[in-house]
Order: sequence, then structure tokens, then C-alpha cells
Amino acid sequence: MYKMDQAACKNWRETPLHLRLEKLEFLEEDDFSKLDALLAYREEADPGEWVVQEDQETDRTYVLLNGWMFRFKTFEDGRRQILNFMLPGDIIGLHSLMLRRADYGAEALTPVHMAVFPSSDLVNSLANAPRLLLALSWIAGQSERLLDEHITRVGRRGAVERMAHLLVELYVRMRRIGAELDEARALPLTQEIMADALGMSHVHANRSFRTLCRDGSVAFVDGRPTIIDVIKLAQRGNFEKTYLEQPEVPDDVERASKVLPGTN
Amino acid sequence: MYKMDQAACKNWRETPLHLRLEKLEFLEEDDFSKLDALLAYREEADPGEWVVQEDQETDRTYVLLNGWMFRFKTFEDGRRQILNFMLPGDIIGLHSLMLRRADYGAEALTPVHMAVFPSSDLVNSLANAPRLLLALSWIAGQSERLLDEHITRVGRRGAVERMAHLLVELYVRMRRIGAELDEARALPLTQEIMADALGMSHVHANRSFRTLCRDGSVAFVDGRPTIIDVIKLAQRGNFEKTYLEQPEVPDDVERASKVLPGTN
DNA sequence: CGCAGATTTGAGATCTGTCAAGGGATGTGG
DNA sequence: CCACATCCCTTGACAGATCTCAAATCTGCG
Repeated sequence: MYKMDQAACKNWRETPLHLRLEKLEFLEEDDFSKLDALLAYREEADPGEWVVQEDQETDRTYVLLNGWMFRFKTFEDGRRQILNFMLPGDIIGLHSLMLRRADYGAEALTPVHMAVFPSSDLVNSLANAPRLLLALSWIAGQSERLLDEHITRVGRRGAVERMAHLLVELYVRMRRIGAELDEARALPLTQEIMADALGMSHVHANRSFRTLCRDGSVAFVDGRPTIIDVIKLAQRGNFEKTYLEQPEVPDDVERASKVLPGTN
Repeated sequence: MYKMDQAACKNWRETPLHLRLEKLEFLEEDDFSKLDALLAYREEADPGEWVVQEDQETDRTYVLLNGWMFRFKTFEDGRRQILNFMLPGDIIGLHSLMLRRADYGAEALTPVHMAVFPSSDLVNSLANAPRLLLALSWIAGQSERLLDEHITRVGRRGAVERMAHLLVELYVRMRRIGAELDEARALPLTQEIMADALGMSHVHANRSFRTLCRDGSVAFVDGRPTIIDVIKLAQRGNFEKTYLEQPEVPDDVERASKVLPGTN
């Protein structure tokens, strides 16, 4: 799903973001055409490339079409904390809409394709597409939940549990956007990346990962951390099924949204 | 500032949220009157009272007018992680707009006054007040930055540094919403609350706090953790000045916002 | 006074970080 | 093809940080 070639997603409505938004029944044809206008311009980046510089002033919003990225913060002394992973269909810098400085960096983890537009464009589209903005706030709400969970993971889970929990989350998110089993199981992560995400040293990340390997829930395949037994991994990580279930849109919101004015 | 009595803030535009939004120059009289309509209904809660139940289905949005609250997650085995602290002017459940279930709880830390409205009301108001929605997304962006910082704090800072950093953040946020020095210095926290926020045991929270006491940067006054020397505390916490500076609204967004349609 | 909740301290067990070294895969240039 | 560099994974040993358990102290309150 997220592997579609560039040509395919450049030409029509096949981006993961589209697929995600199609679940919102109140969106109309008109909203999608406005979205298309926003997503017209595309950029690419290679692994390790910085898309957003830390502390850089920016007014750009990115929609990840293909590949993985992550947001992070670094300290002067070299410490780094990864804030979250961005998968196809995720949006970076929605809030940069109103905040001039990005106090985080964003880096490509794999080769990526992105749609890019200046935040002020969003403001303009927004004027006559309130339903679209609602849809974007839905996306934003989902990623804020992920931040909540990440705080809990880093703050209150032991090292092995923490790693298991993260891997399951990534697996579930990949599956949710339509990735095949094999794609969702083989994660494009190094142990150092996992360590920086989980707030531990890379040495300890290795020990934790090896523990999971001995349990038979994960393994290294072709140089990638790979999930072998999701059930076992989820148990090891105390992963709650309810978390990350496809969020539904409440009926009243659905109803209220349908009467929002369109273009005309 | 956040100590205003209920009568005062019930009758006119003196809530911390109003004061915060007044900094957005593109908002017009009309937007504020729509906001007033949303904020008409008020509720109160006592310390320890749960305002949002974990995993409860909810369609309500809260605007904190007065006092402190926090959001949290708990585990079956009793572990608890505090996700963030809400100060006057903060909004709880903006994203519950589109997500039915709250996967966190929210609890009053002091006696609180809140404005409450059903999320669907927001959708309705939003239809003809795009500027107001922009303003709310500005608020949402700010609190998302706080989550980022909290992840970094919990993931990559040592115990003493972590505590110092949190205390300075709370102090700065209080000052930013207009609290007097004495109000901002005396924090309504117990050591157990700090421990749960910082992802450490309450025993270790005590040891870390005592260390800060010996440094002369904090003390216990009238049963409250109290900041004695902010400068020293900020140094101990590697607190960066740039972080939490009053975010400005980019010029182009400001310009684009001004031409958004008003009521009629 | 006596209770409940919060802080404080000590001691030992456990977890995690740091330092150091080695191995394996991949890619490049000679 | 080899030598070499680089990047990542792996392991051991030890130091340091943090947790748990347990008990003592303090404080506000009825």
C-alpha cells in the first residue's frame, strides 16, 4: 500500500492520506478536490536527510506519502530523543500553521515521498472548506494520542516491555494503513533508532531486543528487526487491544459536519 | 489572574483563554462573541475529582478557567503516568471532537472552574467562524509542543534534571498567563504527583527534590514545593530559554486569516 | 489524642549506563 | 581479489542510577 510508485500517487487519489480520510463519511467530493490542490507539489528525501531542521523557522506542512520518518530533539551534549515515527498518511507541521519555529527536527528513515505546501495555503483553503479542517483535526487528534502513549511507554514501562510495546504499535499502524503482513513485520529501524525513541542506551536497546529474540517474538531478518509472533510480543509489551483501534467519528459530530457549508 | 472569582469570569471576557486569544490580532469581535456562547455553561470540581474517566466515552470539551488539572493513564497493576498538567486557559478534549473514547483520565489538582460544551457545538460554531478554529488550533499546537518536551524530559534527562526542568516549565507557564510571582512559585503538587509525571518512584522523587533543596533552588513552604531560585533551577534542568517563548503568529498566516469570512 | 496522608531516610536488590572490545556485513579503492 | 573503512550488532565487566521494602517522622484535622 505505502509502496505505490510515485507516478501512481502523483496522479490521483491513492495516497494513504486519501485512504484514511475516506473513512470520514461527511467529506464530499468538493473537499477532496481542495485537498488535491494542497497536495499538488511533491518532494523527496533520502534516508538520514533532514526535512525539518531543529529550531528552524518554517512555514511548510508536509504530508508523508511513502516511507518512514521521525521527529526528534537533540541536546547540545549529543543526547537525542525521538518523539514519534511518521508513517505514510501522517502529517508533519500541521501545528506549524500557527507556530513559527519548529522546536524539533524531522528526518527520513527510508527514502520518502512527501507532498509539501506552505501553511498559509491551508489557511486559505480552510475558509471555504471547514469539513476538510475538521478532517485534519481528526488526524491531529490521532497523532496526539500516540504522543500520550509514548510518554507512558517511556515513563512507566520497563526496557523490554517498552520495546515490545513500540514494535507492536508500529506493526498495528502499518497494518491499519493497508500494509501487507510482510511489510508491517519488517521494520526499517536500527537499534540506535529504537534506543533513541525509547530513551535508553543503544547497548541496553540491544540487550532488550535480544531478550525478545530469545522469547521468539522478534528476530533479525535481512538486517531488519522483524516481528515473528505479534501475539507474544503484545503480551510482553502489555499492549492493550483497545488502544489504536480504528477510531470512529461520533454520530453527532458526523451529523453536524454534514450541514457545514460547501464551496458554492 | 487565574484567581479571579467565579462571578467575574462568568459575566465577562476575563477568562485566561480570552486573554490568551487576544494576542491573536486577527480575531474580531464576532469571533469572541461566538466563543462566549461556547463558554456559557460552567462546572466545578474538587481536588482529586475525576473530570474525565479513563476509557470513558465522552463528547465534551472543557476549558479550564481556574485552578490546575492533569491528564493521566493508569495500568491494571497500579502504575500511573501523568501526561501533562493543565493550567488556566488550557483546553481538555479538543481532539475528543473527533475521537469518541478518551484513552486518558483527567483529574483536578486544586479546586477548579471549567467551561463545558458538547463537541458538536464546536463543529456548529466552527462552520461560520474559521478564524476561531484557527485560534483553537494555535492553542492545540502549543500543548502538543509541551507533550514533545515531556517525552524528551522523561526519556533523556536524569532524575534531578528532569524534576528541575518540569518545575521551571510550570513556573514559566504560570507567569505567561499572568500569575503573580508568589502564585507561580508555589506549586500545588505533591511529590507523588511529581513522581508520576516524571516516571519515577515517589521515593526517588523525594530524593531528587531534596537534592534541589540542598542546592537552594527549591524548598518546601507551607507544604508546597516552592521555587526559590528560578535561575539556578533552570540551570540544573538545562532549561532552554527559547523553549516556551511566547509563540508568534507568522505574518502570512496573520494576513491570510484577516481575509477569512466573518459571520453572515 | 489519634488518624490519615505526605515526607523522609536507610539498605539491599535490580536495572541501566558507560567503557571497551570484537564480529559481521557492506562498499570502495587499489 | 585483497585491504581497508564504515556502520551496525553483540558481549562482558563494572559503576552508577533507580526501585522496592520497610520504618520513622511530620502535619493537618476531627
